Amino acid sequence: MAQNKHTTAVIFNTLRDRICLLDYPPGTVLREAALAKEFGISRTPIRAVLQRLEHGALVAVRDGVGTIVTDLDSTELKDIYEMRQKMAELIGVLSPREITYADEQAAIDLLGRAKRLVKDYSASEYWQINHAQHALIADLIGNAVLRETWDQLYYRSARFWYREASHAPEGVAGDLVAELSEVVRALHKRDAVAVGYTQRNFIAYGFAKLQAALSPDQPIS
Amino acid sequence: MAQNKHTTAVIFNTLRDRICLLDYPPGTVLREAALAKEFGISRTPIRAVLQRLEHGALVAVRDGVGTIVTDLDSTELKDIYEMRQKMAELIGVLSPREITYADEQAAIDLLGRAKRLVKDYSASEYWQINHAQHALIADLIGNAVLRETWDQLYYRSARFWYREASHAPEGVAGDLVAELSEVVRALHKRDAVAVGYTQRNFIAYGFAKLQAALSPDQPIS
DNA sequence: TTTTGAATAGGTGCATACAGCAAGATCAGG
DNA sequence: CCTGATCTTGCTGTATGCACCTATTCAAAA
Repeated sequence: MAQNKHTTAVIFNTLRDRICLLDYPPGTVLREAALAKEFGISRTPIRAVLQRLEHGALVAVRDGVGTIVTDLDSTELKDIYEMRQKMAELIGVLSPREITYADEQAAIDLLGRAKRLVKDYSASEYWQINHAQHALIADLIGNAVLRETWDQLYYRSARFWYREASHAPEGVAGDLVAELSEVVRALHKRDAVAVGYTQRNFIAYGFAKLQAALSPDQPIS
Repeated sequence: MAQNKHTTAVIFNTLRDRICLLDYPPGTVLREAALAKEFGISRTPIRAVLQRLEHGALVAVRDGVGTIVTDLDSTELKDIYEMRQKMAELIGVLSPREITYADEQAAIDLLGRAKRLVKDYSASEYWQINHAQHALIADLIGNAVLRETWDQLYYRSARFWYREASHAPEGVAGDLVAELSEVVRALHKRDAVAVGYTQRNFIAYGFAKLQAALSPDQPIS
């Protein structure tokens, strides 16, 4: 019955992905007992995982009710996206690590996958490329504190972007190709500042797309 | 035996203050059973509090050993301080709330307390003024995400600054007067950007002081 | 004397029973 | 029929016993 720390990490990632991929849409009520039964463990480690998710602002635990997947109003979404843009601008400023040939190659691989995605779209593949691009860029960040914040904000906003991408999948694959093309160019020039500003720009473009699809002052779902 | 959510929040603040005020210096081993006995509750809610502290990077829970108060090497300290400076620069940029006469008066009160502190120094009073100034400025931040990050980084770095202030108390009271004077000036002009830049500057001054007192690449304690 | 191994003590991680809380269901009264 | 208080159900919060992990100690062998 012993569950090591790795097991709880797997459960955390599983639940986080389910929330980000809208398997658990905002407002969903999660029950500790049900999750415990599903993963074959007791409520205690499940509660620890839910507390971590709550700290990441993905869920809210309410006594006597359950653990509710959070939603965002337009103000909160704006705050997150504005912050993400500012964090992107810092990527190349706060002592980034040196860009290598391997980084460039990894981005070129992702670009190839994105190009194939234009002809043959798949939501799952889109998401995986997005994730990989995020991990690639996060790894360039030298400042550990910035990297943590960058990571948290990515997961905090991912599902709302994923939702928009699901609703209008025609353009997003092409946009991803454009974004990765710029990332490849910046990496080829070994210019971390350019990588950061590219990220800032496409985060801003994405936010504009989200706002256009959103009636003002209305909850998202 | 029922302990409401307020009680755990009190315990969290208590332990956080003990860590920040170096009642628990870095390396201290906290035991769940001992804390549970002290606060008259069981280990379960204590564990939840420690998990929150761990997420704030103030402690590290190690299986079979205990909960250890963290230390920082010079790289981590640099990362935190660089990030704090950048966050300060954003205070006036990311839609701050409007500055009121009450804000200015609160800062003037703090300035008066700081001036009295120069003649009659007290570590506890110094800390309380510092805390109040932080709360005052955090309250000006309009972007909720930035405010959370600002808050977390403050508590994450506070004890190392507090340690330096305890070692060399002669200058810090005067520096606090200078800082609050600038804050009052910025608030009087209703200039949130100026408030942010003032914070950036004094964070940078403080970091320089810390670095001067620190031998390079050595742990702090 | 040094080194290595097991035994031991004390800690966290987990499972589970019970207490307290919140929301909906139910029933009495108007 | 409608309204409001009460009851019921099911959830999270807490306490506690046990399993497992870690560091230390001590003894035995080289």
